[in-house]
Amino acid sequence: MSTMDNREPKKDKPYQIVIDQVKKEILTGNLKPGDRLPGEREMAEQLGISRNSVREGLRILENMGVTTSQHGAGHYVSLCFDEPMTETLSLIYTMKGLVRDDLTQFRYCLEREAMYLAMSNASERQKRQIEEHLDALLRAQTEKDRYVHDMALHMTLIEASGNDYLITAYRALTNVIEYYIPVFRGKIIEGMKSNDKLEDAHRTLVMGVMNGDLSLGLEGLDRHFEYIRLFQ
Amino acid sequence: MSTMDNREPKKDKPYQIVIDQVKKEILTGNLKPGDRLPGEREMAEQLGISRNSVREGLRILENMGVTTSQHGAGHYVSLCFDEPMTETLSLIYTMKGLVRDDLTQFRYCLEREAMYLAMSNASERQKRQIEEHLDALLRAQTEKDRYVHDMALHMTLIEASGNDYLITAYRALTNVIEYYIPVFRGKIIEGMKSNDKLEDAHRTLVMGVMNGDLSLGLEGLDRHFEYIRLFQ
DNA sequence: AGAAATTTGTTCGTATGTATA
DNA sequence: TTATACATACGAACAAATTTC
Repeated sequence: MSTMDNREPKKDKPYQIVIDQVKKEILTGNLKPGDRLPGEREMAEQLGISRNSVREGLRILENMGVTTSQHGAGHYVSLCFDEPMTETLSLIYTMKGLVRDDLTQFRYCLEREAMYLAMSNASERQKRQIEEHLDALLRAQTEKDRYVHDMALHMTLIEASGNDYLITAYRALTNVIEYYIPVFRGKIIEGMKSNDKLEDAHRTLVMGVMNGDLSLGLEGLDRHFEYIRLFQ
Repeated sequence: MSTMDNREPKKDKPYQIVIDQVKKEILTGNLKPGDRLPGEREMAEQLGISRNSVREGLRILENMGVTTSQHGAGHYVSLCFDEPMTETLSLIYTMKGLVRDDLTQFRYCLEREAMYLAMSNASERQKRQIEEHLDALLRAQTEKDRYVHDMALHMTLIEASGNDYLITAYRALTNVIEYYIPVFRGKIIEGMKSNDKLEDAHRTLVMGVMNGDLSLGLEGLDRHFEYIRLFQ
């Protein structure tokens, strides 16, 4: 038998080799979203590991949202990265114990920054969308409708910031609210009942965005969260 | 109790069965941090799937930070969850395309909120740590030392906020800087050269934290990032 | 349309290094 | 030291889905 290929201090686990390899190919631009990865057997031979190990690595990448697998076809680089990530996030959050106040505080922090950035980065289309969601929100008859348009309004504001890090973080946050703490959502909806104070906060907030008036927008935001904090 | 969101009557993949099972055991309190999982063979037989499938599932759980594996011993429920998550987060961030300005802007946003929260949440120990890092930073002789203590100072401030969501997001950000863009780090270090303006910003920032003076702390923070933005 | 080739999905068997009693 | 249980890793085989000719 040949001598052990005693490489280095670091004995990388086989599946980690796969992960690092794919990461590298993506980061160097060699692999782009939508591209197909080499076959499992090919990677196994190329990296000098077994197919089972390749599969372990690919499963992890898939779970991280980096790749997707298609039975009979192959593995592909994902087009959208943030969906499965929120699953990981939410599990961790759940295990660490959700702190509702902290979640709201963090959400406020993100929206505040978004308001600031939106002043210079919001497109006309986004401004229009925000206004439309406000209209729909004010006209909404059911609590569910109010919830939907409220969320959409805030999400559009976040997107108008143009900052991907901020957008990703906010998406993960709302996902946690949406899928993992129905109680939380219920309380929000409960507090969403037609209410002058809340409606006024939204109007002020949107007016600030439309007119490029930062302090007005922030005032609306503050009033909004002031109200939210009452219901938690 | 309504269980997992089975949107479709979809036949669960074998490795997903493992993940769901372990999740369930943990969430019901049947498995606690530090506990040992059943052996791979045992789980395979119990769940009616193969060992390789069990392994794929366990690898994913390990990657999510839920479990750890020990060669020859077994799989255990993790005691600390957030490290692998920040790795996932940072990878996703990187994949989405790095925009240096956006990264700095987001970092500022988080630190600003942390400053606000630290005013009421920082422990005496954390305050002392921040002061110590400032001292070490001012006395540092090498650029690397300056970088280390600079990072540590800011990280302690973030931790002093007491908000886990914020802390997690910031960890992911610094991870991106540390591991994925050495160029970025290089520029930061370059801008770190002994400089009165930067030192003063740090002093002001820390003084604000120590004295519970929010506006002073924010002023230091603003000056700090003003300086950072010059070097990017 | 249909058959063959390709690829992922899943399983079993086996060998090896490690931890523990 | 020995024995046992365990994770690690590899290779081969077949099933199922997809692509290709």
